[in-house]
Amino acid sequence: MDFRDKQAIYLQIADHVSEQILLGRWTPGERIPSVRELAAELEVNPNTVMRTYEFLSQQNVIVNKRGIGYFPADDATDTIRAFRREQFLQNDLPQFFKNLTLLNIDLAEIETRYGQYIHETNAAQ
Amino acid sequence: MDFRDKQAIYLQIADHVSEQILLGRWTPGERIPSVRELAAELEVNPNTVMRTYEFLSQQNVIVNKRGIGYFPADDATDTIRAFRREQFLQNDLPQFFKNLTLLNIDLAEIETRYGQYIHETNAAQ
Amino acid sequence: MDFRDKQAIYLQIADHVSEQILLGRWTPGERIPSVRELAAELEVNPNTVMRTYEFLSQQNVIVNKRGIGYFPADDATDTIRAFRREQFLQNDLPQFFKNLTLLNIDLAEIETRYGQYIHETNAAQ
Amino acid sequence: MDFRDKQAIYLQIADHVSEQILLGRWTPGERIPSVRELAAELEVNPNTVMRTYEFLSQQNVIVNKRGIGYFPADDATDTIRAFRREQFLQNDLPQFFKNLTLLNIDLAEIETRYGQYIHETNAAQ
DNA sequence: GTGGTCTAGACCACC
DNA sequence: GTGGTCTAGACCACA
Repeated sequence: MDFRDKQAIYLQIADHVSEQILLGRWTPGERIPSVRELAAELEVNPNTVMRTYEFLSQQNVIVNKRGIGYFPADDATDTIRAFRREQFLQNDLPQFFKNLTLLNIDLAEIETRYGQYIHETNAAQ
Repeated sequence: MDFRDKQAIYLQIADHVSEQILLGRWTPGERIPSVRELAAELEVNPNTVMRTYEFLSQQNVIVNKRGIGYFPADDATDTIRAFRREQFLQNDLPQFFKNLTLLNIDLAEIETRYGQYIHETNAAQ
Repeated sequence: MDFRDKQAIYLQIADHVSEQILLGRWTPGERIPSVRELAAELEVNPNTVMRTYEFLSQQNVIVNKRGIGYFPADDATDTIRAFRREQFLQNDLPQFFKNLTLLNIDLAEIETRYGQYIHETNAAQ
Repeated sequence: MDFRDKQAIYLQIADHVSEQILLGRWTPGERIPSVRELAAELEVNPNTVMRTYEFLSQQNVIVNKRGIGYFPADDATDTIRAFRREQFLQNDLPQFFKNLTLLNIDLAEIETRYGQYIHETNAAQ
């Protein structure tokens, strides 16, 4: 993690936490780092981590057990993936194709770098 | 303009203006709307439009003729396109393909909506 | 026990215990489950159950016999009922009727679900 | 407002704000007090009011216009009422009838205080 | 002027 | 030990 980014720190941390869960490094059965632990590790204020955890709780990515700590929600990976898919299909994808035409993108350039994806696309038809 | 969008309004307007120029609706020979006109049209504070125009002037997308108004720069479309291409190739594109695999996107779904683009892609090779 | 509930767990347990006594499942003559037994059954920390028992002792709902265990107080049901009645009449009931008007509740809806109670109400007059 | 209550201050403020909107004192067209204004008026820290406004935004009760302030959402009253109704029907109502039987409530007592409601209930059938 | 984020430090209830 | 709330004060971008 580094915080040079313009995005709010607590959201960067949220991404980080989601990523850990998505990759299976933190599983529903086990407690994720406490507010204080993670704050110390990342060298930020505990309030900032608290805010991250509140944010993720509300998105049903993690759940709190009173007096014990936070745990990944049972269906956390599905939730995260669904959330990102929605984002991707609604925003990124239309933007992508809009840019393709608007910017007169040199398709050979893409082909060079990402050709295999396009071929898979066609293969999948 | 969407006041609830997380992107700054003056940047939303900058995108809008760039788009008009890119699409050839506003050409180098003709004055673009004055700060007040555009502010009235978009129902925003003139200061905000002013900020947009300053921003675009600085990027050499528009130029100011004192006492007359703002005009698209002669090479505005090239400038805009170059800027956006850079952005697209460096950030959007890698992110796009990263998501494609990470989210296990159903390619048939994309095909349904954007198939013609992909086919054009292949035809252009 | 619902760890996600906003009410403290030891109070949730206190309600549970009170309920058992109120319903006559645990009577003054017989020992109620030991701290460890109940903790195991409810899958909570024994300290938490301890706190419940201390709380209920203080309210004269249960009594401790040293070396033997906890027993419902002789007048436990009266104590509990008095306590809850107070709570009910002072807080719940006014709130209930306030909401009934404020929220424009469809009384037919209530009738459908709880009609028998209302009819009993009238019969009891 | 007084904050002797055990409920978190920011939630008490949220109730207060909702109430104002519900009563039509603050309408969708007009800005509600700024974070700083309300904080000064209620003599709490601006962060606390900020937290209230975040909470209410998220519940779609108020919306933010960048750089201008917060406004009641267009359908704020519906949202608030729906939320409270849900709460009432799911929690308060079942609890109410459960208590009626469990506590052996003296119905004449209720009749005395709230009789007119019950009669309306019957009249509505 | 508006909101938004972050830090530092405190106090509390609860497990 | 855990989270949760609150204050005080700072800095920033934006309208």
